[in-house]
Amino acid sequence: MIIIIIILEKRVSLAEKIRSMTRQRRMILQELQKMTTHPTADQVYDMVRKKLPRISLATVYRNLDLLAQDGLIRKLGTAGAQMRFDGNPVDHHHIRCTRCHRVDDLPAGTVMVKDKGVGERTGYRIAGLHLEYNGLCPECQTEMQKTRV
Amino acid sequence: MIIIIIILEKRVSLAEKIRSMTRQRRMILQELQKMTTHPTADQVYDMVRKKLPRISLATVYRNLDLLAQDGLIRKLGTAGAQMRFDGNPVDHHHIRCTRCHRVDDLPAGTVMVKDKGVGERTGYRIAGLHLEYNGLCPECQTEMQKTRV
DNA sequence: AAAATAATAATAATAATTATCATTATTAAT
DNA sequence: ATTAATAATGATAATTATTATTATTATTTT
Ligand SMILES: [Mn+2]
Ligand SMILES: [Mn+2]
Ligand SMILES: [Zn+2]
Ligand SMILES: [Zn+2]
Repeated sequence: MIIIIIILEKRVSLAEKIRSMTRQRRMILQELQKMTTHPTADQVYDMVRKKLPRISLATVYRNLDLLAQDGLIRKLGTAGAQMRFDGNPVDHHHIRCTRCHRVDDLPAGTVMVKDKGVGERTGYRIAGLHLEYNGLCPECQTEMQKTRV
Repeated sequence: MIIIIIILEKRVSLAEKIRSMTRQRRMILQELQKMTTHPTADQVYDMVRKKLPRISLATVYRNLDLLAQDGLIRKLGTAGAQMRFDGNPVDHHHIRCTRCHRVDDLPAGTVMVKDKGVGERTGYRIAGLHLEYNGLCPECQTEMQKTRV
């Protein structure tokens, strides 16, 4: 039996391509991990700038993206997609294609959400909720196969 | 017992302020209701333009917003808010303030999602799901009371 | 140490959305 | 019905978040 131990001190790779862990990238990750809030890119920029005053906003955006790709952080909100509108105001959920950004309705009865005391435990006055699945739509699945081989 | 039937042919008001149902507004609503897809603003624009060639894109945006305010249609996605980042990649859900756009974590165990065959029934290859509550955060609740009275 | 590769800072470009404002349409008042 | 008051529109400018570009700097490989 062969055991391989990989110590990630200088480099990070959850995908096949290895990418170097730069001072900037590490700092962005660290600062973000400290915060319990969910900052915007420019808020991250402001935090990181206190330690690395010469960092560029573009570097922050670039690295937030790469860190999310590597699964070290998460992006909240519908990335890179423009707003979409629904002619049906009745409550129902959706599924969104991560590749072509298409949005479909989830057939009624496919999901059940049970919550207990969300308002009480968060202090929010709840107005609604939205559940969104994401993945590859049928069309994009076949498209992907063509290019992959 | 008194039954009041309101026929909305010329005006719409689900809020206190009445707003006139213009040709443009009606057409945007009609076209959107026809579509089973979830079009972007410019896709709505293209559809409506076939019937009202002189309509402006700004009018489409304006009315999509007003129709959503009146609850006749829905906006999908985090309206008017910029992307937010989460230092915690472990699966968990969120609650977002509709007023100040702040995002908080939902305490673990407050919700349970049960689904059956989402992938099979939609044809999507599911990658994940995200549940987001929305409402007024504690701070904004008190802020609102100040201005209201 | 030198060459090759990758990431950065600074800045320009893009694209979606929102604001402005003169004109037109709709509603209320007379 | 006319007129005055109000609201909505079309055209376009402005804004804002994000992405692309590129010369420079840092890191990795040889
Ligand atoms: Mn829908
Ligand atoms: Mn979170
Ligand atoms: Zn797709
Ligand atoms: Zn708030």
